[in-house]
Amino acid sequence: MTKLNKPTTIKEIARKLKISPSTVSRALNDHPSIGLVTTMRVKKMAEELNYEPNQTAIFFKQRKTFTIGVVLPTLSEPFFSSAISAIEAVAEDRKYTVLLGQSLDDANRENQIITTFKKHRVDGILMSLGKNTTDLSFVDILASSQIPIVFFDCVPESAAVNRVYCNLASGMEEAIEAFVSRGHKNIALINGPETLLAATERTSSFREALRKQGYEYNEKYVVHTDLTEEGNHIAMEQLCVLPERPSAIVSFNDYVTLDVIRYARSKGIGVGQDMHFISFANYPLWKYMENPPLASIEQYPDEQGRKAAEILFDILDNSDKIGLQEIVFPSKLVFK
Amino acid sequence: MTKLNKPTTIKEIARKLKISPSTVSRALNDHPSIGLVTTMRVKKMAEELNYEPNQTAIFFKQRKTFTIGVVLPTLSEPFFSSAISAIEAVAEDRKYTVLLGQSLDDANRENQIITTFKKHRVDGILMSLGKNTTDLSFVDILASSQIPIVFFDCVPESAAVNRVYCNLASGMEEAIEAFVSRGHKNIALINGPETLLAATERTSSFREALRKQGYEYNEKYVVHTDLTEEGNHIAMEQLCVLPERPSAIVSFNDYVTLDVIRYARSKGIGVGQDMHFISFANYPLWKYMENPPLASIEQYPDEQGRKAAEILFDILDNSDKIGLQEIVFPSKLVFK
DNA sequence: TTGTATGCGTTATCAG
DNA sequence: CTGATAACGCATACAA
Repeated sequence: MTKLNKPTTIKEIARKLKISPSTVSRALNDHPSIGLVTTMRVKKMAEELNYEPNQTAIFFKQRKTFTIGVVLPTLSEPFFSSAISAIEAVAEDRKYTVLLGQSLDDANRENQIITTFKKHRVDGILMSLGKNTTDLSFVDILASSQIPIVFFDCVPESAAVNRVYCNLASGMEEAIEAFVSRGHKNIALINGPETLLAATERTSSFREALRKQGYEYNEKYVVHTDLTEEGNHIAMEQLCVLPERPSAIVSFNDYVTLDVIRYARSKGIGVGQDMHFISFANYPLWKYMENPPLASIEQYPDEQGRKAAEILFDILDNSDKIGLQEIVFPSKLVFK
Repeated sequence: MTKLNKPTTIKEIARKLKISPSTVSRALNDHPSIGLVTTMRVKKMAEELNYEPNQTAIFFKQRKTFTIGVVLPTLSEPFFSSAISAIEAVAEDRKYTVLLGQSLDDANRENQIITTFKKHRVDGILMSLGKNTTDLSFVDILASSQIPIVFFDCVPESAAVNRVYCNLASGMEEAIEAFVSRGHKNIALINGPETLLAATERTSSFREALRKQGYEYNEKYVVHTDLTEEGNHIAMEQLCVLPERPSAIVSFNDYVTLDVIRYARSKGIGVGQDMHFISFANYPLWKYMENPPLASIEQYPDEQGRKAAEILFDILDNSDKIGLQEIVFPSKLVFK
């Protein structure tokens, strides 16, 4: 049978010990001005009475909740579940707790989540934007409430915010180089929705990487998908009907490539023979596939998550001294 | 330029309106005793001053945080990321917020997380146990603090707690039936660590399912893995060296099967020809594999998560009237 | 070294 | 219908 304790308070400890609550409070917090004996007595009594500080009272008083909010599109992508694991690890070290919100790429949900986080008085926010977010007004709102926010991975274009992200160009360059050195002439790009910063970046870095290799950029070899399964198939079809079918394809990410490879297989196209693939994400399960892509571009979810969290905590520790932070990781080709 | 507002309080509204704080509070909460005009005036002023209630004060006063904690082994398994998405959805409906903790199958971390949650005064906890948890003393501690907990998926053996889980037997039966009807004689089980409830359950339901089919149970066809990649390979080897090599294998879950299929391929064993597989989890990516297992056993992460959350909220709404809850979902074979 | 008094923002009780 | 007052649990400036 378990007792139903109504939680012990500082006052009770004080009463039992016939000292004042403030002394108890100080003793429990190892305040230097309190005598060793008193401190010991208090701690012993606290232990006996099974005292646990009421954090809600402390949060209230200290105007600090030791909680950070993390907003990301979805946990079903391994990229984000890795990132949040890293974030959680850092938070744990710092004795912070993590509030979770999935936006599911819905801008309204993002706003809703942020509003809730704000109501809960989170000390700070880490966020990776959804694919459809255009309105960033919540940034100003958070600023006026003095809640710092650090973006990671999918970050706003504006440099007026703290950002941690991957430089896609380095990975793209390596990808194109890998294809070129293997003799591919017709290299295509299956890109994401043109509204996405991440997509325009891919296009420009694709273009630039081709140029560096002395290749000509042909816009027929760049198609777009809305990132749905159907969209991915349509994009692939567009490439397959070209007079000179590409033999090498860089795609927006590994999820697109999964669909595209499946499609290729269904059409009798030899994956890794007739057609070769590279994409972004470095999805961990390629090693189980019989015909994986040639390579995948690592974007370091853990490092991004960890760094973003560290920046946030630095700001929280030291809000005055820290200016706007921007960390860019290189992306990196990993052969499969 | 954003203003740095120090948050507006009820008192300020009261002062500006020359009425008392309690009236403001009541007006904001649509208390029936407040006149319509006053209510309007208050709300208008609140709007103007950009008033936002200080939730930490409310939490403190109400002794309720509208926060639930979710403890699970890892988000990197799609099973759990699905589950938490469902949980989050329910929580959002009820205006609750979700605190996240990953145990990484470490019992110490579990205790740590629960302690933190308790300090944060979560209103309730949802939990799926790690693979190594034996000590459930935190259950009593939570009970004495009157923090309800609902377990899902990986639940304690004790029926003295709220539990939502899958009945493995139904899926196992369907699996064995599928193998038998396809003419397999030697059916093996690659099970998890024997310390796991989920493993002993699989063994007994495996045994029972064979019996129902009029097959004899042969313990040589049951091997164990510690669920690491190496352990999975070793288990598979044990089966491969048997004089009558099994042609059909049920394994602990799809992750084991991934490793095992990969191993089989490396040994030149024809997956789906020489050897056929079924496992638990219904991992969403089988459709991309060239040689997927014959089938996978769905364990309904969303339904489990949703149901567990609903039970928790029912308890929170109505703690007296609700007795111990136990919901068992059937597991179900899904062909690939 | 310890105690006293005060306030954090809100709501509930009671009185008017 | 509205106002005054107290209380939640804790920390801290100030007093002793």
